[in-house]
Amino acid sequence: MTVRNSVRDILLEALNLCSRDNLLLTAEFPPLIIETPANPEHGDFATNVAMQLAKGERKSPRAVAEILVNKIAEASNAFERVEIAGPGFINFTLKKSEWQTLLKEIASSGSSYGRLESSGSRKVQVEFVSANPTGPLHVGHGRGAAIGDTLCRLLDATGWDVTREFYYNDAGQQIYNLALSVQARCLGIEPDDPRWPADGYQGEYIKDLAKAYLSSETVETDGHSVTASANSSDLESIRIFAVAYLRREQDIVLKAFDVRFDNYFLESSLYTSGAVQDTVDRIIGKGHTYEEGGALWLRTTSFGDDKDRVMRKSDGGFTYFVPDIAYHLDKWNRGFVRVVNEQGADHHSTITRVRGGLQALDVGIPLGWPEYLLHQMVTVMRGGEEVKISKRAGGYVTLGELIDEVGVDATRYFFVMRKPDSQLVFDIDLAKQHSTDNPVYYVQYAHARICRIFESAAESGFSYDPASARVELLETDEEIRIIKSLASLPETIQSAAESFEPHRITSYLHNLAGELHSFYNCHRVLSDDPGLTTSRLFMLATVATVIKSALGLLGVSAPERM
RNA sequence: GCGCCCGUAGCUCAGCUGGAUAGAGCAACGGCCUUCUAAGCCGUAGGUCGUACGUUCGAGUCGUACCGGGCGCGCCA
Repeated sequence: MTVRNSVRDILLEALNLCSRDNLLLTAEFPPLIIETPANPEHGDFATNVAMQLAKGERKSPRAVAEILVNKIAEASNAFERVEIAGPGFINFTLKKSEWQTLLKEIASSGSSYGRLESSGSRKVQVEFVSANPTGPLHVGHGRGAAIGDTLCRLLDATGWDVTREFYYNDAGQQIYNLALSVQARCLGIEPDDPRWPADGYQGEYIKDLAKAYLSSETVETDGHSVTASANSSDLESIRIFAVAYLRREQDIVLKAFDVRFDNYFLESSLYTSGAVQDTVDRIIGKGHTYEEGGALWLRTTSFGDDKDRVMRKSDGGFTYFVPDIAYHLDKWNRGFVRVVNEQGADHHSTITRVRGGLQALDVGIPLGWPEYLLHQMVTVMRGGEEVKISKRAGGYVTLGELIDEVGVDATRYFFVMRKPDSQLVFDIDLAKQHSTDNPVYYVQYAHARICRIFESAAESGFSYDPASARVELLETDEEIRIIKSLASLPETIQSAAESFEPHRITSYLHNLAGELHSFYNCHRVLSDDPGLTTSRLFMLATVATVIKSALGLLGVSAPERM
């Protein structure tokens, strides 16, 4: 129960009291909006309900507000003031004691504060990263990994049972190209050689791969090991080794990035199990296809697409979105009533196709299933200029390189700092800076600062007993402001999870850290007054806990010293 | 040409799903350390919210049309 919800409940009760006493014409109330005014003079909370009711009541908004305010006083004594302002807003100012009491409640929840108790087993699957095993992960995958992982943590914190899944496109043309490229490198063929395969992968990593293959290296990934045969004419053997090699490399980077998956799903398994063929047959059976030009077409225009799409090419092969549909049918059959796919926005056109294919199957899948969270492109800047070239991959900066240079904490924080819908400019210089300019350090520093105060207290022989804290001593503006921020954590987590906007957590943290720093600069914590010292330490301990758990939602550490 | 995303301070971005005087951080300028970490704080300056209509008590937020930028529009994945 958040403070905002409590206010909403009181307001609703006041409205009901009005109805009971026949003070209002209507008993149908609009959804009650309790907002936080931008201007502190307008109180802690405000509602516009009087303005919404005014027309129906044939009264002025202020007159409606007048009636309501009287009943609010009857419904609750939690408020210092309830005022009518502006065009008809009702502004609520809570008593300080309400905030102070709230701090105690927050503190008693400890590290679980802000989390919603899981109400049963609401299963959700989140698919993210899903990079092709044809090269190292790039910064775009990094953003996807950070956003996807944070979303998983947010959903987990809001009561969902989350399954994290990675889909490997390990079948099809691009893997064939990969094998050809490695084979070419094995034979000493360079990209400018006329014998170099068309659409071959040119990055340096292919050379490393070829070298590993020729020296019969063994790689382990996903629980099994593959040893290279070193035979350059065995393309199938090259393919198997190359995929295993690159998967392992991706695994290592993701592990370093602290991103884990519960399940790895291989596209190739959809072919070996017959799921792809089965899916096609079922769609044909439902009559949503036709043959033209030697190809089999899916009538996606029936499901909102702007043109129909080929499912089976005239050469007999399936196009890429057919296994996608089979894959999603598999997710549905596994009982995931809710599925979220986190992807780069450059793949947004697949949404209509996948959903259309699922509708064509006619197995009762809802129209908006699965949900999508798309992120826009990442641009990496260094020294004011865009960085494009990487040693390993050639054409793009890899996630591994970025982590090595700026560290996991800063990388993760920066990737989720912006709304996924916005393109992201990743400023390497800023991310590496150990100063106030760097938002990650700004937040982490607030945590470290609190830890240091506790250390100082211990060093000076002060024995801190949280049970004897007296919250009523916390009455300065800076303290009350901090408590209010602490109070808004649960709804921040809730809204970030519901709207798929992890950046709300970084905004929250930056704001809370700022309030902590302001407080620190205006008030001493360790003073001659043991009662006040204890009470302030009590508040700081709570702030540290909240910072740590909110950073934890982002997969960012909360250091005790910096 | 069509579809999706974006356009807010010089720069990077918020703006709580329609509220009151549009915010923060960089960059610029001026202050604050013999006392818990100055990796910090306080202050000044900076705006036609891309443009124009519309919806209503009320628009940065919703709608339409333009302008500008990105991405996608294959029997590639």
